[in-house]
Amino acid sequence: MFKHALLSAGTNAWRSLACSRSELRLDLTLGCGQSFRWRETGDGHWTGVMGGRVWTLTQTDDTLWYHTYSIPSATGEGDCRKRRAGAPILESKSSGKKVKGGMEVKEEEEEELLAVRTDLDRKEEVLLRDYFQLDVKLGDLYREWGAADPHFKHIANIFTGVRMLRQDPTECLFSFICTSNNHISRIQGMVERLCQSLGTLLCHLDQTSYHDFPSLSALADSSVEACLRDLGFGYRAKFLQQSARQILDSHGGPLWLQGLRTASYLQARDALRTLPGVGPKVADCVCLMSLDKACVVPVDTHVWQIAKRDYSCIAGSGKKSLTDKVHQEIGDFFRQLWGPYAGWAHSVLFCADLKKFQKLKEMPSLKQEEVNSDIKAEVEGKKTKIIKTLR
DNA sequence: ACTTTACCTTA
DNA sequence: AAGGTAAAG
Repeated sequence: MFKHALLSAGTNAWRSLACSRSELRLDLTLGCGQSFRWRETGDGHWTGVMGGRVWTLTQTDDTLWYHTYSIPSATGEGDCRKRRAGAPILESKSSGKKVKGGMEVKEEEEEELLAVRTDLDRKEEVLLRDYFQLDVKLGDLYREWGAADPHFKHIANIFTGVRMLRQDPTECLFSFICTSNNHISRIQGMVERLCQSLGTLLCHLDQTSYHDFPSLSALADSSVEACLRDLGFGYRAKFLQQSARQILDSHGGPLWLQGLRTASYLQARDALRTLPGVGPKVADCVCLMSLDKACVVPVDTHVWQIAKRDYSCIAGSGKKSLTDKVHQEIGDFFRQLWGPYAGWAHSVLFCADLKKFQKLKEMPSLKQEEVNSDIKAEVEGKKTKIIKTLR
């Protein structure tokens, strides 16, 4: 039986990317309710499914480490990845050179294997860089947001590295249909059960099974509503099945969703809102988190509170509920404040307001360092004073 | 354009 | 009530 990978067992089975904690914090980015598919499976180790593979991620000061698990598959696509089990293939290749004659064929095979390996490795690195959008320099954005917004600057000292994921549009859409009138812990359970019952099994790790997110056709089947009601989805069961059906029947399939990446924000939002269970909030989340609309600020009751409490934003202050107009006004307010990546900035504040991260505000490591360096400076000052008086 | 009500569960 | 949406008034 396979286990979740641990970096402390040695770096052999891992690959890495240069990436500082100010550019990415796994705990915050993966735990703030953008994706509902990641779990902390070991200290600082996060395991989840992305791009049809199972990943474990962890980080040290300047490095992002990743491990993928080989997936038994009929197509054979996954199985040539047993490479990680033994010694690095580079080594066995050089030792193979000593052998003469009949071994040349084997060497060729190994070269081929090596080629396959580097090809897959490249693919995985590309996948990961794309998922975390690592080409976007978060440090630069934080500086810009902080310069424009003192409250952001204050929060940003503690909540560094909160980054927008670039999720699969299908997964993002159907996950967020589940979020209405709901809380994160229940949503996580629902999405997990959704994948478990309708998604392809990928592998088992320490008695946990990992499944891919269900395909549109799996979600569209007429048996799905009853199935999901049994799994505790409530009234959302019908929305999920109907939205999948509608995308297949009247839009031709997943390419339609993908295609919204190149559409304008308003086009994409309005297209999504034709689906059952998709209102302004869910449509905005899908636009921001999977359709490359970085300026979108999804406005929920929570963000409305933040706008009123921390920004004295008067938009919709006379209103009882979030009307379309208030959504618009609050979104515009934050866009004006933060600029074209306003949606990314919003996720930092959203994250900082989550109950589960409140403890970070009390004894934050970074602030502690600041205090320590202040004390050090003070001590240094006293030392020189004392030295002076002694003379 | 805006408010109200019902909708499924679970905490 | 919880990170809403749809339908009716």
